[in-house]
Amino acid sequence: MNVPRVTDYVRGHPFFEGLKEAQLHDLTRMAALQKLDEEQILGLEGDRCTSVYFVVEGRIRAIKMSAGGRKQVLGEFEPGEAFYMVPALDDGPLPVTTRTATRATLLRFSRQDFLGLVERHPPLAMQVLNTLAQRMRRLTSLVEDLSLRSVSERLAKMLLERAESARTQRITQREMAAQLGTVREVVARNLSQFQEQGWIEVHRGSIEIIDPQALRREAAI
Amino acid sequence: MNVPRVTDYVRGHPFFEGLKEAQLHDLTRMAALQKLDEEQILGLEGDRCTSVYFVVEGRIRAIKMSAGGRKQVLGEFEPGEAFYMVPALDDGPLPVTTRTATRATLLRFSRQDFLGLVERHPPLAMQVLNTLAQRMRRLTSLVEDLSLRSVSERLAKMLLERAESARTQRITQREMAAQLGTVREVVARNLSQFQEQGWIEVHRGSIEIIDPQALRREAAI
DNA sequence: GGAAAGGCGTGACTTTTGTCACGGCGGAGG
DNA sequence: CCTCCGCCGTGACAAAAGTCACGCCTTTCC
Repeated sequence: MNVPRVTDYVRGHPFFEGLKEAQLHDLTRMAALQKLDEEQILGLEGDRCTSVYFVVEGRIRAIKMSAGGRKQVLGEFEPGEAFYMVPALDDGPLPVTTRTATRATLLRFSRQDFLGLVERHPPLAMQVLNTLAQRMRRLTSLVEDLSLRSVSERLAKMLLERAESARTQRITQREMAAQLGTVREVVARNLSQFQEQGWIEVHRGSIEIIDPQALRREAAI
Repeated sequence: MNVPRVTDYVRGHPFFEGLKEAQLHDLTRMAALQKLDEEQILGLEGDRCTSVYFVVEGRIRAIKMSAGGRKQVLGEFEPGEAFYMVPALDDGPLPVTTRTATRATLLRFSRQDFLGLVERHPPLAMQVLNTLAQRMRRLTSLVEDLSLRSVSERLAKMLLERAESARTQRITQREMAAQLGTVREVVARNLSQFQEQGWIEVHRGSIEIIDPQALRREAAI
């Protein structure tokens, strides 16, 4: 039969590297495979933490919402990444709301199982440390951007980064705004301005970079 | 003789809890005690990471600086906390500049020694995990504030938090601005406004909270 | 194919934040 | 005691960001 098995997903992912066969086997029994449609909510900020997730397929977005309905994207998790490790570790409330950005397949561990794994398997603990370190860098840089850079600088930076990482997926301006910490209209206007300057070419749902050098200058990279 | 010894500082700090005597002894030989005056720079953003520090006494501030000379405080480290663990873990550049906010005593570990300790002593790895988790929460909340709250909301929140934690130490408005992600003048004006409303009483270098309830409303807590 | 929903561009504001420039005040150090 | 220097308050702007309100396109879905 070709029912997908947990081991198929786990094996070969650096996150679980260093675990011995028997341990992989343990892990396999703990994890539950979960398939989700787009725009499904996995956890709401403030809720009690019961699970840690590992992304097998698809993309998950972590967001904060303000009273006024504004959203700030804090991060995106791609295949191979885990999330909700922080609340699992300190047993605090979920720090962010998470929802699927695309259809997704996840592995779910109970908080207890996750903690047990991490405590019992030092190599996994080191993996978690590295993951958190990387995420701290992302957050630190987000703080820097929000506090010390203007929207147009952030936007230019974002366009360059998206181009580099060859993200070809379309993105709405509302979504860009949520990542940049501003609102749709401001994004639209800044894009228009970049286009007037001849730095980019805005098409339906995609943006072509004409003058990366100018963008780099604008982003002050 | 009463030369201060590293063990005196290390023993009893939760960070090193769970280490056995022999391991504490190892650790003692690795660490170098370092005393610093106020406003001394420990590391500059972007530099190579060579050391991890553990605060024994005093307070250390982590900041980012913009091209225009603005500063954003990312965090403060108090006795019992360690810093520069992230760059030690991933061997990347220092993510922030650190300087002493007061006279301070620190323990310095070489990056290699620190990594060795963490890898060899799982309980210490767990401590580091918990520390990073806590710091992720701080950063996450900072992002939320910067992105979704106005300066006056952030200021009200800060006043309440300072009052709660009974921080009696004076703080300049310039410093408050650096923590809030704005500039001195804006802080001054907001304070004046709070005072006009009768919510606070501003004295020389200290601020008395008169109507915490109103501040809470302003902070939308 | 027609209606509805959502994405986009833009004008016309308002509000918030930041900048510059003073002048006053008070503590630290000669 | 006097002088400097750094903190503070504030006015007068400038600039950036956000809000509201349209109307026009697509795309989707009956």
